[in-house]
Amino acid sequence: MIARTKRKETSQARRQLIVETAAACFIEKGFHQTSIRDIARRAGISLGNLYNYFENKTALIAEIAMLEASELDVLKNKLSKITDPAKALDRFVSLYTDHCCQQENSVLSAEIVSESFRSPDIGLGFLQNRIELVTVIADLIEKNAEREGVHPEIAPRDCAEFILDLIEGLAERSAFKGIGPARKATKALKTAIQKLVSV
Amino acid sequence: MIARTKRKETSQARRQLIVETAAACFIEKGFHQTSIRDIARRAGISLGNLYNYFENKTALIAEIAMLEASELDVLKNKLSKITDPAKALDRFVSLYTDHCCQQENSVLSAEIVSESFRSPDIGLGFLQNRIELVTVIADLIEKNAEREGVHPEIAPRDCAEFILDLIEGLAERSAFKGIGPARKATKALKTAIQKLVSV
DNA sequence: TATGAATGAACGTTCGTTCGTTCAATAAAG
DNA sequence: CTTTATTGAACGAACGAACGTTCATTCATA
Repeated sequence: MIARTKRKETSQARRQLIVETAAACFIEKGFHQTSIRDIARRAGISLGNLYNYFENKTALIAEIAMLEASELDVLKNKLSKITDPAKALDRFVSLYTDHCCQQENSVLSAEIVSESFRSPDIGLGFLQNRIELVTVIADLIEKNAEREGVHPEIAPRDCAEFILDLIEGLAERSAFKGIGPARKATKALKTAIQKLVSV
Repeated sequence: MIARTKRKETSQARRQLIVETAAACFIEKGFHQTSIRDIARRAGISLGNLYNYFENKTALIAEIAMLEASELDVLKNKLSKITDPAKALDRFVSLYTDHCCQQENSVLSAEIVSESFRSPDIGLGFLQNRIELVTVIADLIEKNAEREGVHPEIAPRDCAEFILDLIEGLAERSAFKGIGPARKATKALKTAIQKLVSV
């Protein structure tokens, strides 16, 4: 039995190696400029063996696209431990900004977005992910408004979308220049978000 | 002489046909899933003839990527005819929102962005275009602040980037769903932008 | 010994690109 | 105005390389 698990373990490790290698390749060259051979070679395994782990290239792309989802789950868990909605929102902005500003994440996001327009599976996963994120942020905004006894001028869900837009936009620009965002820009981002959530 | 221009004219018309056909193909299938044969077939010309007009596929992609630039020039010209900066800014928001919310523009933009990360020529063109647009908007914001005698809380250039982010984000979402943006969302967008430019 | 991981040659396509050729439009010569 | 020479647009077969995928086979381990 222990032997049986040993096999499963090494097999699962190999699978993860493939996923990580594929992600690296996709970030460097894009989905459709990366060949299965590229991934196999870089992972140090044979061409045929890769097909023991993934049915085809599309499945591999879908798997990578879903990686973002699990990363955002971690973020959502962190937020759920903060009781003050204003603090939680502020923390989210910091964490999500850091996340998005990593160049690899920005590049991969751009790849996924453009792929989403044509591949329904990937598009739906991406959308679902988005909706969950918006819901979490909108909840924070609403709770904060209730606590302060005010009626928000912008609908919470719209406001949440806007906040994500601002963060992702800033991140994309900084990824483009190849360096992290300027201190000034990050400060401006926080100011802008503050303006959006205030009445 | 008139004969000479006749040849040039038909030649130029053919060239434009190729560009437009290529754009349609790229929007439908993406840059790298579109083959030269796809374009030639759809344009109704032979494979070899296409190479009389474009050196290679990359040149064709670059040409398409630059199309956006000329479209935005039109927009900039319209703005330059409005003297009141607040009115001009409002008009810009409407026009640019309409432009971005056309699904083909959103899809093509996504394609260009992801391509920009890897192809320097396209990336620089895209960036240059962005900078010009930001400069125009930042000018409007600054003029408006001066006229009202206030000091803007967010630096005009940052604010301009944020406005573009909001518009493009909304457009991407609406393109994703395949329908135009909800009235409510467009209204929320205007409110949000108003908040950003106010002191 | 039995099982599943691992291999890489091979298959059929499709890709971007080249090239020799045809043919109609233009310019030059009579 | 005819006739002839020149141009360059248009074609599609052909090229070599690369693609995703399959499969018979080998190897290691439980």
